[in-house]
Amino acid sequence: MGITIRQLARLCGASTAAVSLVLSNKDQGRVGAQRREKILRLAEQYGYQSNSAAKGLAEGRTYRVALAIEGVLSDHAIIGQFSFYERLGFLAKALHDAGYSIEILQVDTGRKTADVCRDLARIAADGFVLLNWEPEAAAAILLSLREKRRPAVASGTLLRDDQYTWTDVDRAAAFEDATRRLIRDGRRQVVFLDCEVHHTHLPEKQAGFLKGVRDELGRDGKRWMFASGGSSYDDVVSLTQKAVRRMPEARAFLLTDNFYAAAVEHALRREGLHPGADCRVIGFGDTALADRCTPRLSHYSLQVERQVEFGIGALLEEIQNPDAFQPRHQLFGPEFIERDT
Amino acid sequence: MGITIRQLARLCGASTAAVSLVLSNKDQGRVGAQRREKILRLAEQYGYQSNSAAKGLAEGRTYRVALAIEGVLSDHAIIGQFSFYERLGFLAKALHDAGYSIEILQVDTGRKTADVCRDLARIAADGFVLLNWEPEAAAAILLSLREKRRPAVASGTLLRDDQYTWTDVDRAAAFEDATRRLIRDGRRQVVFLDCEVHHTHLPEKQAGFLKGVRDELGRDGKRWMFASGGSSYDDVVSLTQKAVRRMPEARAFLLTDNFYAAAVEHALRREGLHPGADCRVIGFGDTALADRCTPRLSHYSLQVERQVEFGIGALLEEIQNPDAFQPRHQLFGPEFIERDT
DNA sequence: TTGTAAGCGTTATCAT
DNA sequence: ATGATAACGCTTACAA
Repeated sequence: MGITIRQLARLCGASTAAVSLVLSNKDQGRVGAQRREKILRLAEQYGYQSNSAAKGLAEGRTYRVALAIEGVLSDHAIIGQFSFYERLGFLAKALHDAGYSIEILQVDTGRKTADVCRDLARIAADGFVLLNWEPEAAAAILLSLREKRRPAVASGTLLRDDQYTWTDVDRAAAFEDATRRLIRDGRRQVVFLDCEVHHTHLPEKQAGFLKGVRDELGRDGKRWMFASGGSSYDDVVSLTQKAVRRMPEARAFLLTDNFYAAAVEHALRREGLHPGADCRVIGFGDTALADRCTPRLSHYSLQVERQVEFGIGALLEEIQNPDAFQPRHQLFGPEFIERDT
Repeated sequence: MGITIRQLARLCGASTAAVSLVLSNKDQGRVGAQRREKILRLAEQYGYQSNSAAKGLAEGRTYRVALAIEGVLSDHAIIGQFSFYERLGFLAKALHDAGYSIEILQVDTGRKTADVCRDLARIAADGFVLLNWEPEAAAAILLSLREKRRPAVASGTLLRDDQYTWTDVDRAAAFEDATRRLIRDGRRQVVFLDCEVHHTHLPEKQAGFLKGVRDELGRDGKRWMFASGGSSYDDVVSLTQKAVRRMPEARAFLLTDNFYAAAVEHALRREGLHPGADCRVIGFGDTALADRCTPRLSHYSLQVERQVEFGIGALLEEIQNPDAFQPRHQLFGPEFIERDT
């Protein structure tokens, strides 16, 4: 236990109020300059650290934020959602830096939304973050929290509603941009390969691709889309082979996810193609995965860090001033990360 | 904000002390039975929830536990340490259930241990958990925390020291057991395939294997161990092929990790073998990964859940009674999970 | 057996 | 401008 403002006050010959105000930067000239300096100097010297329990008690806050996830934490690794952990890491850091500790709630996916909402309302936390939830469940939970005037934000969920605070990457825009990029680069045919373990966002991605093909080439891209039955490395290899054999002229490949990109590159090589040299390959998702491929995969980013920055910014603002807060959302546009392919 | 003990006391016609004692189960017959009942009934009825800020303030606790990890949270997915997230999930649940919130500290691996220790000491938390740290760094940090009398435990690290609290699975014992199992099952040759992304624990695993071979067959197993250069799916496929061609009689395969087990099974099939039918394959690690293989992989478990139970139990005990606490450790013996191979 | 009251560290509302 | 002082909710030593 370090020094308290009371002790500091005694040392400075000031009142606890003065110390408190100075240390939390809330004195609007209420404290004289030389006294102010002395307080700050001694606080620094004695390594003062504010006690968040006391602060929270006085302010009626908990200084905790609940992070709600669908299912068990480790499930997301199995379904290839690496970005989930990236998001969790950024959230943890941002909240830690803002003085909040976290509460990870692993919500059983089998439960009824109403029950989940009731349980969430019981949690003693200043705010809630929903990580990568499906839109329907997220909307229901956000609604229920909103009714109880509990600050909340969905991070990694695209909602159609502007009553809530949410953020996500615009997958449709990213895939449209990728498609245009490949075509403008001189490719007359683009293969769209679905190699995601978790197919949640497939429709958005397909829509972006089809729009890009139609706008650039004036034709329907439906026959250029390939989806595999299973979702293992081998499935993706055979899917790629099938696509290459069906469209032997194609020199452009668009992947729905970076997760099995190594399998695609492997299969392309087996078919005599050389990603980055005689054909282009563009992925989507986690950069660390893309950089583990050889050659390293060019791809569109999920912009998780920016999403977290936006979401936590909004959440903290709502916590600080719930009445003035207006729900807001942000859909991040395409960001291309150029690598070797 | 729910009901407080003061309000509850008024409702029951009792004192706040009585309510407090009853609700925290600290009344040793100090409160009359019928009054006790009434307090409990009303608390239940009004959904009383203790305010952890107030509780912490009164007790001089924070009700926070810091979880320190090496590097960034998402790194562990890239290096195939799925069990890391399983551990984190179990820890989060156990701590949540015990009323603690968490603070995730992503420690930059490039920093000097002394600096890390200094920063950790600044953290306002009742206890520390080190997740999957390397032994040297873990020991240094545990020592420094011990000197400052801060409760701490290493979860997923094997230390040679019984001055600290730590827990891990006994990899050497698991690999010895696996080897004996395969040999006693009638296999005269056992292939040891290193297919882990992260090679930290390889020496322990090799030692267990060599001991098993020596004890059962009285020979040296060194020539039966194969390690790949890279650590991709394709590397593991070629590694397996090489092993099969080098030891065509072998009908037993022991894998250092479940991560690329699908690659091994794939390669075995390509070589005309059928895991689970004409040959045995035993892995090590995450069960969810093993169950995603076809056929599902028999393997030795990391026993993460039991490790967490032990570690958190010890940590909470140390937090509650730091003076009486004796450091303890537990190395979990082999647990075989039989599946199809 | 039961109740009173003094803390815990901080914030915010008062007088001065 | 500045400093007492009363909350905040809970625990616990002590008095009754």
